[in-house]
Amino acid sequence: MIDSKLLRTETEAVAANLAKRGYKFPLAEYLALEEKRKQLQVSTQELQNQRNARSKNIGKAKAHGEDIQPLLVEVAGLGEKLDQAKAELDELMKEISDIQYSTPNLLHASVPVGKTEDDNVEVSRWGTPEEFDFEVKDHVELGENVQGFDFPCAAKITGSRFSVVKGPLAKLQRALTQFMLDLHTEKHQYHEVYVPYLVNRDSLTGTGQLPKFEEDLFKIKGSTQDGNELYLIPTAEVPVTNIVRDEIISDKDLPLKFVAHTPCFRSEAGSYGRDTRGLIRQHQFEKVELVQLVRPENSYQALEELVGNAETVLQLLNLPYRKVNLCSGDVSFSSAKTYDLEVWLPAQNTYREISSCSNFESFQTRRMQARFRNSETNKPELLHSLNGSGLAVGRTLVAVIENYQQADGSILIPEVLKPYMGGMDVIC
RNA sequence: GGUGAGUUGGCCGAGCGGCUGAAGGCGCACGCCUGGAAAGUGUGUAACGGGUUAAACCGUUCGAGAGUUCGAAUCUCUCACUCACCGCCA
Repeated sequence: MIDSKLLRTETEAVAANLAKRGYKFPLAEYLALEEKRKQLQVSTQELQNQRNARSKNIGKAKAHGEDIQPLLVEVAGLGEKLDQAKAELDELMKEISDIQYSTPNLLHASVPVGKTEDDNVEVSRWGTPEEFDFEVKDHVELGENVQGFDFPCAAKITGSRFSVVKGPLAKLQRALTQFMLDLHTEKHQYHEVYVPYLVNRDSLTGTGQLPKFEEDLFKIKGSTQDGNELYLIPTAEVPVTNIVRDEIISDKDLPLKFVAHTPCFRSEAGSYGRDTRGLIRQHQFEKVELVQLVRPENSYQALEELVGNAETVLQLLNLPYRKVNLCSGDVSFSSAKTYDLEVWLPAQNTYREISSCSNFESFQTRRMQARFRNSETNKPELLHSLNGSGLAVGRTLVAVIENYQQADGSILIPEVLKPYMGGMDVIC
């Protein structure tokens, strides 16, 4: 959520910034609603003031043993007027907050202007894609060859876009997860957390998935007694970032750095027919997620660090990748700036997203009221939140299988994973 | 699943229809004291919104929502959560 003061005072600049995303902010409507709100709020508060003052007088009179009947007459009808004004104000406030909650974040100045992913700017490349002297196979073929994938079985159990992973490939996926967690906790000073995979609406609103992107989520109907539904997490970002919702953190404890391994569940509404083959786009996949909560002045430095942490995983696995700065049209709703890491997939002869690292500045923390106490001023201030995949485990498995394939269809185990594979060095 | 007790500021905790935005303590900030520290001592210290050059001032907030009342932290109802015991269970 954008600071409402900024929306009111810098309306033109805000609208211009949002326009870079291709987002048209309802400027005139918003200002009109705000103007109305101001008037109505003042008059409502005036009524409340009257009521409070008179009620206080009644209390005093009663304490002195005076007759309060005349005072009661005076106050009659006030309540009704007040209720009406309040109801009107509530409705107006709801309209305004609907606009606020549906407005995307402001973009950082370093975000390149563009419309689609084709306009993303490549920042760097690491590694050299291997020149194979045989016809490369894709991960589906390679995995099925070693009896590691069974997509028909997953379709039987559940449906399309699910997978059954077996034997050494299941172990390889677990090894990747373990390796990533160990790296981030031991070398990058992240604090490991285990979190719920079902979350409530408030948490999803806090990180920005709701109210706008409900169709991307799996909802569990009738899951609570109060009639509210729970949702399967689309990413660990939701439960992990919401750790600090409605909290005031001591600035001595900053930055907070969390790492969590969770499954992620996405309905993939709107991507019918895309990446239907294999593990690339699934309704359920594993991810190791990095989350940081930092002082505002440190957040862009933290973003560089966080991307670097994700890059380290790829480098240690010796997987070629490139880093791109997403353009204004491709940066997600809540983010002010996003780097994507794209790993080389030989079978697709291209780079594919394997990590997305974003600085949300105060967009999420304002929705969540996640703050720290500034010990210089002793006042609470909004934190900045960041997250990034470190990495998407399913896609990393794909990348390892394809990049480490051999002419006979066997798959070599990357050096750093061998300790996690019980000394195995090839899957065949 | 059952029964009982709770949910108050950064934290602990009192209050149980009006003078309580909330006693007291801890923590924190700034003084005093000290060679320096500890201890002691004085003062201050919730958030959000409106308002102001800045203040004053006004409004909202005592788990959430609804209700009773001129007036609710305090009474009633619903829900959530926490703790204890019983049952069940990995």
